[in-house]
Parts: sequence; C-alpha cells; structure tokens
Amino acid sequence: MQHHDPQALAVGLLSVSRALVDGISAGVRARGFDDLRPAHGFAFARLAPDGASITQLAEHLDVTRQAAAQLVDELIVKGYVQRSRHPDDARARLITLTDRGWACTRAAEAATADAVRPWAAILGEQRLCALQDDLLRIAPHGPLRPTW
Amino acid sequence: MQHHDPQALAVGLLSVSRALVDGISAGVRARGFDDLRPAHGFAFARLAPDGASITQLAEHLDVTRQAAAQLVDELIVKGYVQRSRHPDDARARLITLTDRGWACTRAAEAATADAVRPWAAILGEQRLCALQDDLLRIAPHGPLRPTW
DNA sequence: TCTTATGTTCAAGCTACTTGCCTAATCTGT
DNA sequence: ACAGATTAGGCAAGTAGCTTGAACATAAGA
Repeated sequence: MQHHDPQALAVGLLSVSRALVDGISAGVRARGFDDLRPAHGFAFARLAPDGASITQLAEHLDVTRQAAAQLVDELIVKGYVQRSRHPDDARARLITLTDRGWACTRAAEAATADAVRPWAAILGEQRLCALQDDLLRIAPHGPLRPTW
Repeated sequence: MQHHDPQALAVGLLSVSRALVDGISAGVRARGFDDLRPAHGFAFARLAPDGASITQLAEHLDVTRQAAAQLVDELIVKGYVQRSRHPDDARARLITLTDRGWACTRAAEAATADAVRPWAAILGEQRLCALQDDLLRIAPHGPLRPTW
C-alpha cells in the first residue's frame, strides 16, 4: 500500500466511530442505565471533573443555552446531576454529577474498554497504540462534541 | 507508549471523526451546495452507484421508510435526486442522482480530500496509510450510517 | 384464487432542538 | 457611586426531523 485514499479513510473512520458509539451506548444500557442517549455522555464528560455552568455546558455541546438547560433538567429528573449555587457568581448555577451520575460515568468507561478490546485482538497492542497516538495527533484541541 | 488507553483512544477517534464531518460539510457548502446536511451525504453514498429504493435507503440510513421518503422528497425538491419507476417491481420507485446530485458527490469527494490532506502533513504518508489500513480492519462490514 | 408479504404513501404526534424576549447579577468607565 | 453594557439563566413559542399507525397497490406463495 503506497498511497492513501481519502474516501476509504473517511469511510473507515466514520464506520469505526459509529461502531464505537453504538458499542458504548449498548454497554451503558446493559449496565442498567437505559434512559440515556449518547449526547448525555458528552455532557457527563464536561461535568465530570468539577461541574460546569449551563453556559459552559452549552459551549461544550455546541448547542444553545436553552437546549443545555433542557438537557440538564432532564438529567436532574433522572437523578444523574444536581443544580446548586455557583460559589463565585450568584447568577450562575453549578451543575455537578450525583452519585448515580458518577456510577454511570464509570459504567461508560467500562463499556468503552469493552468496545475497544476486540480492536486490540485484531490489530495487536503495538498497532493499537500507534493508532491511538496518530488519532490524538491529528485531533483538534477543542472540546469533544457529539458528531452531529 | 506501551499500553493503549481506551478512554484516550475513544476521545481521539470521536474528535477526529467530528472534525472530518465538519470539514467535509464546510467544504461542500463552500463549493456552493449549502442546502444539505451531513445526513444527506450518507444517502448520496447509497444512491450513487445505481440508485436505490426507498426501503433500501431506509435500511442504509437506519431510519423508518417514512423518514427516508421524506428525505428523498426534500432532495427531489432541491434537485439532487429523481424518482422513477423501478424496472423490476411496479410497487417500488428507483431513486437516482441527478446531474446536480453527481456534481455534489464530486464536491464531497474533493472536500474529503481537503479535510484529510493536513493529516498527511502531520503523520506522513506511511503512517496515514497504516491508519487507514487499521481503521478498515476494525471497521464493521455493514453500511455507513450517520453516527447518531 | 385467496392469503400473506412487500413497497410506498398519508396523517398525526413527539422530541430535541431553535429563535426571541425577559429578569437578575456582575462588570466597566467615569 | 452609579449608569450602561455584558453575562447567566429562564420562559414561551416555533420548527425540523424523526416516530408510530393506518391505508393502499403490487407481488409472491399456498
């Protein structure tokens, strides 16, 4: 193989990406969190470390603040996140994960590991490392957003 | 770089995938096709060779036949596809690309090449080939569907 | 032929977004 | 200190892109 083919590369990338999302989603549901969609996972990724405001979350997800607020309302009802006063700004609310939210995050990590495992069997550890390294090198630095 | 990290791999894969979709979408719009969404591209991919029926398209996109029919209606109004009688089955309609649909397909291919080009500059031709090869090896064989 | 399966369409409803406007709190310049 | 601009969030209404449910036409099989 001497030259790459942009079309084939794109198909491979999008196929694998879709398979990963499907696999994680299925794994999360299989672990008992069956009331969540992939988009919620991207919210969790932003909320996980220290929480975030509605505006920060909206920027991360690339949606309007109203859409982010609506998503947070839904996650509150389902018990995954909580809304509290922001320590530094009385206008803002700090959205953080509940215990259930953290449990779901751990489930998502386990599901991700499960989804990736077969790739290690196909490619071997060395090439999978190279794949990871190359992907991270060409990845943009910005936030991790839903694919569309 | 001894062990891979499933979390980092997933982030890299999804980030690059999203960047690719955004890049192709922007490139297609920049070439004058500004009334299309990424989902339409997945439809074009199925219709391009020899056309398809509504049912086949629906299976490819993983949506209901009604949704596929609605998408086709929209593409007909915009002039990208045409609906004709199916040669083998009087119940079915054969959906095929118009000249404009083919022009858009070529624009998408050019946009894909543009989006991939910087990666070759970062990784080099050899590692990009390896990346493509590895992705195609772990990709599922099924149809190329929108990521969610 | 009669029954069932398949391809498509019509109609209605739902969900996750959007735009537009509003209030409350914070920041900035004088 | 204070008036104006900016920023965080919420409320209401509208919309795009799907869904389910039902109907009808053609095809395939007993």
